[in-house]
Amino acid sequence: MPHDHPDSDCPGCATPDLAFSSHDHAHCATDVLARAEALAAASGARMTPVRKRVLEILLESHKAMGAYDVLQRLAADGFGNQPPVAYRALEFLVEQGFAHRIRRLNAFAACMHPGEAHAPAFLICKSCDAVAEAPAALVRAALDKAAAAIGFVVERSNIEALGLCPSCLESGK
Amino acid sequence: MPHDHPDSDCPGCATPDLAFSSHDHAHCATDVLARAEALAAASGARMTPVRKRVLEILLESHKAMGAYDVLQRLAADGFGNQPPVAYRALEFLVEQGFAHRIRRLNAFAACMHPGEAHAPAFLICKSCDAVAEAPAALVRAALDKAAAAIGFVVERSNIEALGLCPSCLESGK
DNA sequence: TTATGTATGTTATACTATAACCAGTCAACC
DNA sequence: GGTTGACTGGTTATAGTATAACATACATAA
Ligand SMILES: [Zn+2]
Ligand SMILES: [Zn+2]
Ligand SMILES: [Zn+2]
Ligand SMILES: [Zn+2]
Repeated sequence: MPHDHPDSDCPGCATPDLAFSSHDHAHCATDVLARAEALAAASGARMTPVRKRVLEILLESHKAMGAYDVLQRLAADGFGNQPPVAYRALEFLVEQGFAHRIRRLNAFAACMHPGEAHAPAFLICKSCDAVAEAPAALVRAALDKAAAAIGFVVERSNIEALGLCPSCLESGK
Repeated sequence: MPHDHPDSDCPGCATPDLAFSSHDHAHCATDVLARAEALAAASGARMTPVRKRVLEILLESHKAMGAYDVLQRLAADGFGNQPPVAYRALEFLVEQGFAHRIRRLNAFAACMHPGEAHAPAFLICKSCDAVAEAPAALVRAALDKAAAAIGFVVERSNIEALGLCPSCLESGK
C-alpha cells in the first residue's frame, strides 16, 4: 500500500501493515495524521481541533478505543466531556475514512490507510489487543459470491477476526 | 444442507436457505426446534423451559431480536423479567450452536442449521430485516489466507453483510 | 438424605449510544 | 454593515445494551 510521502525511507511504504510489528510508531502516526489532514483539506472536509485531537488519540496506538475512553482524553484536554462530543468526532472520522468502527469491540481505530480505497478485514489480537487492517478484496469477492448464490446483493459488510498476532504467537501467549 | 427428518417433503431438505423465500415457516420452525432438542438431549445439554421458549421466540421469524425484546416476551410468559434471564438463555443457545449473535445489530437469531458444523456469513436485508446464513467456508478460507499473509492466526471471526434480499430486490425496495 | 452443582430469579450497576436544544462561528448574500 | 443559514461544538437528558453479585430453587448423585 504505497502512499505519497516526503521521506523515501518511510516504513509505511515498505511493509503492508505495521500494527503487529515493532516500528517507529511516532513516524507512523504523524505520517497517517498528515495524510488525513491533506485529504481533508483537498476534499473540503473540516478537520477541526476536536476532530484532529480524536484522530491523534486513536493514533497513539494500534489498538481500538471505546468512545468513552476517547471522551475522557478529550475532557482532559479541555474539550467537552459529554458523550456526543466524542461520538460526533468519531462519526466524522469514520465518514471521512480516517477511522474504522470495530463492531466486535464497540470501539474505534484509526485507519492506517486513509485515502486508499479499501474495505479491510480487521484482525484483532486477543492477547495484545492490537488491531490491523488486512486487504480483504478477495474475502469480499468470496462473500459477494456466497451471497449471490442465494440472490442476495451485498452493500456493506464487516469482516472481523479474533486471533493471535505474529508477535504474540512467537512469545507464546 | 440435508438433515434427518421424518417428512420426505421437508422444504428445508430441498433449498439452501429459506430465510428470504416464502415458505411453510411453521414447519421450518418446528423442524429446527426439534433438531435442536434432539441435539441437546444427545449431548446432555439441558434444554430447560426458558431456554426452549427463547429459541421458540427467535424461531418465530427469520429476523434477529434484541435481548430486551426477547425478555419482554419471556416476562409476558411468566418467566423472569430481568435482563440476565434473557442474556443467560441466549448465551446458552449461542454456546450450543442453536442461535447466533449478530454483532452489527446487537441482536440474536436462531440458527437454521443446528448440528451442522458451520460458521456462516450473515446476510442482513436492510429492507425487510430478515437474516440468512450463507455457507462461508470459502470466505473464511480467503480470510485465513489474508491473515496468514501478515502472520496472523484467526481463531474466530464474524462476517456480516448488509444488503438486499432477493424478495426485496424484486419488489424494488 | 445430604451434598453438590446447575439453573433461575433479583437487585444493582456498568457500559454504549443518541435525541434535543442552545450558543458561537463563519461565509454568502443583500 | 447587517442578516441569513449552514455547521460545529457544548449541554442536558434519556435510551439501549450488557454484566456483576447475591439469593433461591431444583436436579442429580453419593
Ligand atoms: Zn504504528
Ligand atoms: Zn498480539
Ligand atoms: Zn422459516
Ligand atoms: Zn428483504
